[in-house]
Amino acid sequence: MRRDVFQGIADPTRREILNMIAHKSLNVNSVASNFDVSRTAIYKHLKILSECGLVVIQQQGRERFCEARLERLSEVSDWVEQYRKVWTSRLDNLEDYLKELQSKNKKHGRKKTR
Amino acid sequence: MRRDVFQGIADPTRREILNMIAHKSLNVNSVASNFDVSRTAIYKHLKILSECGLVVIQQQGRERFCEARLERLSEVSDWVEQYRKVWTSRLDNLEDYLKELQSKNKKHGRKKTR
DNA sequence: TATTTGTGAAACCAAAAGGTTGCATTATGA
DNA sequence: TCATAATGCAACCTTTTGGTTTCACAAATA
Repeated sequence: MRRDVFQGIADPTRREILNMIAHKSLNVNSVASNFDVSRTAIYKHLKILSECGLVVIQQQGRERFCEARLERLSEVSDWVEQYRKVWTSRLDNLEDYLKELQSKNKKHGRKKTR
Repeated sequence: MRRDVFQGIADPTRREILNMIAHKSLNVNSVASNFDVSRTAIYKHLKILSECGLVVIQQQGRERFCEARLERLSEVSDWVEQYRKVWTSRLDNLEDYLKELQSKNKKHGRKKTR
């Protein structure tokens, strides 16, 4: 079974769970009560999140508190950021190209600079 | 069928495909030849990627060129970034706490500032 | 024209995902 | 001690995922 952060955040319910506990840990029932699926379904999502390190579950009496480990999201961030230069430079090129087109249409070859 | 960017990048093969065509568009066969699964399997991944907007496929003769639309990753980036403040401030708190502990252990209460 | 190349898509399959109900276990509180 | 609350987990189900083999078809080429 693949268990990485990318798969962890792939499901919208799991992203909602993360958002819910981002600022304050909640016990399993509290998390589940915010959804209209069963507690067991939410428990499974929590288990997946904990398996990929995005959540840590700690027992306290008869309750288990779920704490978000948001810093694990840096893996996702790093992966995306490696491509940012590529896509922004492409958008710049497109922008340049459009500006050049515009200049040519106006037939006075002035080149705008940003 | 859910088709969003998060699900698009959930599969490691699809992330590899994106990486492969990030700088240069490739036709379907060229993409597939880099993997040891069948062309059809890769074709399905490409279809999923195009359904969630991460890839655009354009016909050129009998070939279809696959072009990465990396700017779609900004959706992922935005989602992650909303949590960065939360996790970095927590790490700062932890750091402060550890430094305070250290000071107390050295029994001379000096408080380092960054 | 006949053949090869590049591709799309159908039919099928096993495993994983996401859900349910039901039951066992442990901690709390009356 | 007994009832209840919070939870983990097994058993089961349906749909999706990720893969396969096979076939059809259009474009390029010998």
